[in-house]
Amino acid sequence: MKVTIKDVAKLAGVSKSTVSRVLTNSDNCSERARQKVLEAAEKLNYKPNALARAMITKKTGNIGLIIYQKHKPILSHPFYAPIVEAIVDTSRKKGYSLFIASDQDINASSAELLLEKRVDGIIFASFIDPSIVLKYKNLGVPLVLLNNSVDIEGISYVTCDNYLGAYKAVNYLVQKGHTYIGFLCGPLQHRSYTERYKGYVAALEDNGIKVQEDLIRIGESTLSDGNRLMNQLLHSTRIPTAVFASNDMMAIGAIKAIKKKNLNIPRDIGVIGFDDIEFGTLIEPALSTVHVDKTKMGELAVELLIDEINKNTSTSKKNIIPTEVIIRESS
Amino acid sequence: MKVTIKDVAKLAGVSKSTVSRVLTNSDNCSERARQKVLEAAEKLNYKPNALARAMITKKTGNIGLIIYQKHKPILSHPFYAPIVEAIVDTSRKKGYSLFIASDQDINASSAELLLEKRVDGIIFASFIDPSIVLKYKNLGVPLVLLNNSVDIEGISYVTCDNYLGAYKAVNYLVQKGHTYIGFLCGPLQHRSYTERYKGYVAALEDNGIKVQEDLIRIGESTLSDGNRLMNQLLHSTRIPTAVFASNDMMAIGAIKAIKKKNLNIPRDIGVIGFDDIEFGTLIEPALSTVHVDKTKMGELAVELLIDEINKNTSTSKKNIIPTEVIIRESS
DNA sequence: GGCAAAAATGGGAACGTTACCAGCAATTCT
DNA sequence: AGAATTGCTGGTAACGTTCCCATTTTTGCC
Repeated sequence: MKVTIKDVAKLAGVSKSTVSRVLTNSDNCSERARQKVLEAAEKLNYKPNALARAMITKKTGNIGLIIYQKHKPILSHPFYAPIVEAIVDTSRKKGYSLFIASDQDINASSAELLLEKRVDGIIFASFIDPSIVLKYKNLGVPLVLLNNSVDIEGISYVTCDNYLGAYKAVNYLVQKGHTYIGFLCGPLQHRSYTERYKGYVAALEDNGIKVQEDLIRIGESTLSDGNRLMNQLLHSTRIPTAVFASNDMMAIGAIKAIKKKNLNIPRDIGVIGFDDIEFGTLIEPALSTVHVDKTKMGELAVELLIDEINKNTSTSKKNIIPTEVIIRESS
Repeated sequence: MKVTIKDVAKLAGVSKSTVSRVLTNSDNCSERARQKVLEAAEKLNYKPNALARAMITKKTGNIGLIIYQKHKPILSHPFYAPIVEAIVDTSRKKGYSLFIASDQDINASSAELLLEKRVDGIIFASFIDPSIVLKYKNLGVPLVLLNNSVDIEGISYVTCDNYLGAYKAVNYLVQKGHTYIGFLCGPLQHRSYTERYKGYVAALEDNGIKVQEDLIRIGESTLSDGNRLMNQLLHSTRIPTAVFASNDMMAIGAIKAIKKKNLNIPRDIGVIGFDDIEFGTLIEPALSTVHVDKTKMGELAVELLIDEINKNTSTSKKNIIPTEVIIRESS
């Protein structure tokens, strides 16, 4: 554990400069020296100390993923989990090690910590306060926003096309003859939900359908809130013939509520969700939804961050992954 | 970004030794000096360089989580995701930063990398080759095994009580009058599945029921394999009246297969799974299963690792979390 | 074989921190 | 009052690398 470059140098009979050259760049060194060094390193089971290296190169080869976590399940949330998985895989593939942290406070204290540890860059997933983004941006920290966007010039982000996805979903329901469509909406502080909200409104208006306030129910993006809000709709004077939920968890909660009322899906009420989480296919009826390529989002976030680290501005900073409606049994 | 301890010292009018003392231990320094240093640090927005600190203290405050990933979804697997979430949370609570890596090869190459980065310890989740464990153990690396155990003296691990959980589940089925009980089994290389296998066999034998080879179907621990293996059982000459699946994903696959045959659950065939993943409650019928406290497993793994790092041997090295049968609708 | 150019090498500084030790001032004790 | 103890302080040496530059060795050419 304590074998250093000096030990390798001594055994190989060269200077530590030479060892360093062989082990890093390998240019400007003789074949004879290379062999001796490699042999010695192997024999001593030498592992370079990445800390010491980072001290002088100013690159740790580490990046951070920070997920803002207001509600408990976030890493294990069926929407984020595949994204995180993709980030883990892509980081490794690109030669970076990954710190993962989740923040409960909005001040991004994990970010401070990771910055002390000198990560090369940070991915902020889910919600983040724009002022925090601006602060780090001004500090020159390479960063990428994931599933959240901010109107600050020069900030890279990856989102999916929330607006168009919602628009297409609602438009589909209208094409199917629905005119009285409920909307179970997640918290509007989160940009993705405001976009989905706008998509819902626009689709109705473009089809000449008046937007009704009491069809729109806003709550947390959880199964239980989906259930609760759907029950509200089911107990209103006029029951919608279809419901668009701004995420699948809410949609699943809604389905539970509808089935409990002994109403048939999709005959009595059609349901369509958003996110395309894995378990949407397992419930009955299988959930119609808006597909989001979560793996792609994770991959892209890492690639964008690495571009940011390398000041490679060739790639576009703003990436909006297309979304598409998937019709299964619930609509 | 480039403000160092030296800058703080200059502004505060003291030596860098004093600054270091104030910022780390804060013992043996005057109140006057402390104030000046704290003020200067604040003013300059000084952030200590954790790399330089780690160089000399030999402690990075970082730990690594390595998940062996033979099949694609692992981090986003409904069993592992809550464990990982608990590990993230607990690490932060205990003041450690967490690297997460997943390994596709069994040689644990991520471990090598993390060791170069001088993590203070490593949690190995899921399967790992005992020879790798032994190698790192001998190297003196603090490590903890999670959801896997190895018969090597002095290795800490956290598992759940696979044997007893399986035993109790099968015993329950027997008490309900079943005597011809199928078993959908995950890969036996993984220790948790061999334990569950043993529990199945023991429960039958203790009840005087002969273990029938053709009732036991071994495959991957996936939904699709659960489906496939269940179909095999459904097409055999004698169809079991109940099925025990060694994990919930297989159980859900089995339920799909049974329902497709238009058989009733639990009337025609009872099903019981293992793991208690979230979505077991959402399918129909709600899945009976063996509950595993995944959050506890994650927490304990981190705590054990930190004990290991601090050479604190007061806590038990072998932690087996109790499991309990939860009966819902499928049995 | 001599000389210039190129290639390879080694020594030391640097990265930013903490650990160690010696020194100095202030306080306490006899 | 002098000695002993205590509390603070600053200088310097680490930690293990890579970078820079000067030096040595090799190569290429006539």
